[in-house]
Amino acid sequence: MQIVHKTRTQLVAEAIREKILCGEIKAGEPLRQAALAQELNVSRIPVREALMQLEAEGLVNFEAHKGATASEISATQVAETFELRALLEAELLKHSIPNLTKSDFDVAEQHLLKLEKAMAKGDAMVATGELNTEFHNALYSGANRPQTFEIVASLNQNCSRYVRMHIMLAGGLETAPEEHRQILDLAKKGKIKKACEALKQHILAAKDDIQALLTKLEDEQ
Amino acid sequence: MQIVHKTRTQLVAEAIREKILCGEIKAGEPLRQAALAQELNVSRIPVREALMQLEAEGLVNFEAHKGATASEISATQVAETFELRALLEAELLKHSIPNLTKSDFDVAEQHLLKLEKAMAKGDAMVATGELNTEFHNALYSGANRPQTFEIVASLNQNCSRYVRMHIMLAGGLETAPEEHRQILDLAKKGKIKKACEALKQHILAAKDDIQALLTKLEDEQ
DNA sequence: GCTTTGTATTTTGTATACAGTCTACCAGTT
DNA sequence: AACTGGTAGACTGTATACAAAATACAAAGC
Repeated sequence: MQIVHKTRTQLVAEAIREKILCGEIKAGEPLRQAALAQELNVSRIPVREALMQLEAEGLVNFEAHKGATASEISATQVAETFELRALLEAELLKHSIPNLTKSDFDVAEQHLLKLEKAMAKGDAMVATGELNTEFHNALYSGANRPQTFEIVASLNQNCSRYVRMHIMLAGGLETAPEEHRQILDLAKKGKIKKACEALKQHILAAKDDIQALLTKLEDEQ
Repeated sequence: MQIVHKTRTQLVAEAIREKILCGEIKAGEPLRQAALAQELNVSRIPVREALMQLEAEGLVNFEAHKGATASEISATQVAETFELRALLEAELLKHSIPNLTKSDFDVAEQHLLKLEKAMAKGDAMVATGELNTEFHNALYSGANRPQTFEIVASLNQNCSRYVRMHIMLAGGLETAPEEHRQILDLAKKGKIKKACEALKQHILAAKDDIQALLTKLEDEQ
């Protein structure tokens, strides 16, 4: 284990990111540099730099001379994000499967077991968050496509607050665990096309679920 | 025409971006904050912020305490970038065509005529650069997918220096003009699938060309 | 009363100054 | 000669201070 030196900018970025993703900062809310700086006990410079990073990640909108706001995502934008994920993750899986070894599959299997255990314990938050991402990433580890991978990671992060919200309000996705198992099995058998198709459906099903919820919330206002 | 106030950070970002894209700063070369600040007659703060933006765009690598370098792109990475473009641009076109009106097609036609004229004049640099992007974007104007659009724009920018290099060394892509015409015609006729397929081939053909050149250059060293 | 103009206040943008980290080089040791 | 430890210089990271822009609000004109 290597110790890593983190700059204040990075620490601040993590802090603000978490605030946005867990809903402590609501969408549209302005982010005052001075206030954040004081709260986190740093100067405004690292706060500014962190905000710019978060803008690149899509979590924040930054307008010159007007400041930053937590970016709002509409139901239609969520749809686009998930459709992009479906497209890109299927592409990753397609290129990954031929390069996956037995031990790679074992790793994926481990992640899936952890995920199923968490789900059985009713711990949907963790299961749909980190564990879910880890399982997916394990499947893509053979793709050797760093750019695609990074875009997918960014998309995931971007919509993760909506996924979390969905879990809170609707208890999470019921069918996800079986779908995961199915995708892994197809991948193991080398059925690339079917595995990719199942993955796409898996992601698009989540989209429909979350979009329905968001549309309902928007209508209520 | 509205006058737009640009911050120094934005101006610096544009300046450095151009330096990288036109080859004045070579890949791998370190970008010293103090030197850039002095050259552009600003302090180091806007330089830092510009470099971070460029990192988000993928043009620069930024390592804590070590500084920024113009990012190197290998032949395999160029391949990935173009394949991503093929995938995402086809997706944009697919969603755009049903929404394109007569006047949208007219705009695309205008761009294409300009492009062909520039090409006939032997002005491949402009034709393969801005004009090419404008034509492509016109085709995607009905897609209504801002995120996808932005990713594509970023990918384009990222590899544009290699496209420019290719033009310098090999005179540009010979078949591109006819391919453009063909894509536009298919789109006008509403033949979505065929148009998307042609677009993919168009982009992948450029990939093969540039990749061949890059591999040759890498071998020579 | 409504619009316009001027001013105070808040907030962001940038310069300067200082602190922390990395790198390269050199002396001393084995 | 190879290795360790230490030191100086270069460069980046961050705090502070000041400048510029945006905003809110009050006063003047119609």
